Amino acid sequence: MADTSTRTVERALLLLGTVCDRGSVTLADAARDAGLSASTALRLLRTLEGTGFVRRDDDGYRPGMRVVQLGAQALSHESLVSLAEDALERLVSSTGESAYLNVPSSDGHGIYLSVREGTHSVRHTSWVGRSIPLEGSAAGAVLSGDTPEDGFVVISNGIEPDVTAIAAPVLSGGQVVAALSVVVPSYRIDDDGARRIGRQVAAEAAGVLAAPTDAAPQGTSSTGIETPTTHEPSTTGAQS
Amino acid sequence: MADTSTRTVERALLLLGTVCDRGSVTLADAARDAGLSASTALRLLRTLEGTGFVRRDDDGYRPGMRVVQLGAQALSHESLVSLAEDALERLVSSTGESAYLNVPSSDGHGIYLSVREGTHSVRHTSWVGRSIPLEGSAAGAVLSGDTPEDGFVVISNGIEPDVTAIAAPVLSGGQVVAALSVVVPSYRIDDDGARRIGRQVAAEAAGVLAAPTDAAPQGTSSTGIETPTTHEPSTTGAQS
DNA sequence: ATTTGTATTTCACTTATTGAAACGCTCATT
DNA sequence: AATGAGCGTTTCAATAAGTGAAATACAAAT
Repeated sequence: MADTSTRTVERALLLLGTVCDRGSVTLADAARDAGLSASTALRLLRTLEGTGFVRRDDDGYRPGMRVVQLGAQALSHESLVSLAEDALERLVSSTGESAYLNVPSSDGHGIYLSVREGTHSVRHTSWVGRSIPLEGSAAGAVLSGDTPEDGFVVISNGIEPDVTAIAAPVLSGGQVVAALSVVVPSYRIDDDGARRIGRQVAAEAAGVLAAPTDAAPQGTSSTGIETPTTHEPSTTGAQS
Repeated sequence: MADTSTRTVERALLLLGTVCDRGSVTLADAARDAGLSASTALRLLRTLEGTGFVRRDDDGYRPGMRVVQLGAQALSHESLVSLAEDALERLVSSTGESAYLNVPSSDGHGIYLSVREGTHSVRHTSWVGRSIPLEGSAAGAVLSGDTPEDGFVVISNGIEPDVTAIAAPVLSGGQVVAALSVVVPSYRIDDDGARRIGRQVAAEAAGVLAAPTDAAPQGTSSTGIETPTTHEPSTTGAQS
């Protein structure tokens, strides 16, 4: 695809990634990181600045609002997020533990696409957009197609210490398109518990794309990134 | 800035915006929208696809995970979000209504940067990344510098019907950098109530950048986009 | 004073980008 | 069946868009 791509755009997007990874970066560091001359990087960063993707302050270049906005728009268009919403809520309600929706990313990792935190005061924490390696994680194993016959993967103290991760595949047309996972502090779970939760996760994962759901969000969700069924803000609630 | 910018990059970013706005767009529509030839748009969209910013399916081009990821990273680097966190929570706790943090965007609008929903079953709804006009909205008036002496703006049935919006400025060095706002269904509030909430919002807004806060997130927040103080996922909670 | 590093501007050069044209395919209409 | 419209894709001649080396100004450290 190298000959059907646009070098200049690739360079600019690479710089955008650097700015977002770092949070704040000087022109010189950004140029060095991207292997560009300072004047080239300056012009590309200026373009990103002029379009709102980055902004400039005394310390250097920072992400701009346009990335936040487009990222949020992109997420709200992800139909998987809305479909998995109820499943995630139910998993949290029944287990008390943090539940996640993971999808494959374009660079061979997994990505956290939706996050529901558990109800215990000591719980696992992660965030939307976070990348996770496919090796050594339960969600990663599922996304790689390595789900055993019982339908879920359990990994204790894998790439994340002190937690037990349980994941099951969301299938579409026989293909793994996402993983539902629950992550528990290991001190709070034994083998039996992991199997019990595993069966729940597998059941929920099987239901995500199976049934047409009446999942009209009735304000029960409190994620910062909403996936409203209509894009109009409104007063919502029961009509009682 | 036209002569220090990069046309090719601008075009690609414009196409990215179109894909994210629409959620799904054909090559022909994207090209038409951007005023480009089909072959130019194809190559630029291929570049965006190859870098993960968009993806392609049968219906056309969709936002890719890279935008979601960078958007989430960008948001997590926004220090205003973490600083305003407690203020937003307190506003929701004390009023029961939805509370928001708005900032100016690069294109002359306001943007919802952080969202906390109210506790009533009938409440206002909005989302991170949403754009709001500066004219006719309480947050917009505040961001435009039009805050009266009493320190807050109240707009009933402005650009959004059926709601009363109350906003106050977050100031830094005498400059308005953000707005805190509370939005209430109009049937649930009168003038006295609006003034009472207005004073609360103004007090909270004044406190956002004023005091060094011990705002270690103790898992009290349940936004989908977390701003963890460290970027390591962990088990979090009280040490009791 | 000197050195190092940063950000910015300039401009000759070249090659990266462009878009018109051609092609193949699908679908709708006559 | 034939035709037209629209889509997505490929090709390639032309040109101007993008590049980076060099120069400049500034700040900080030695």
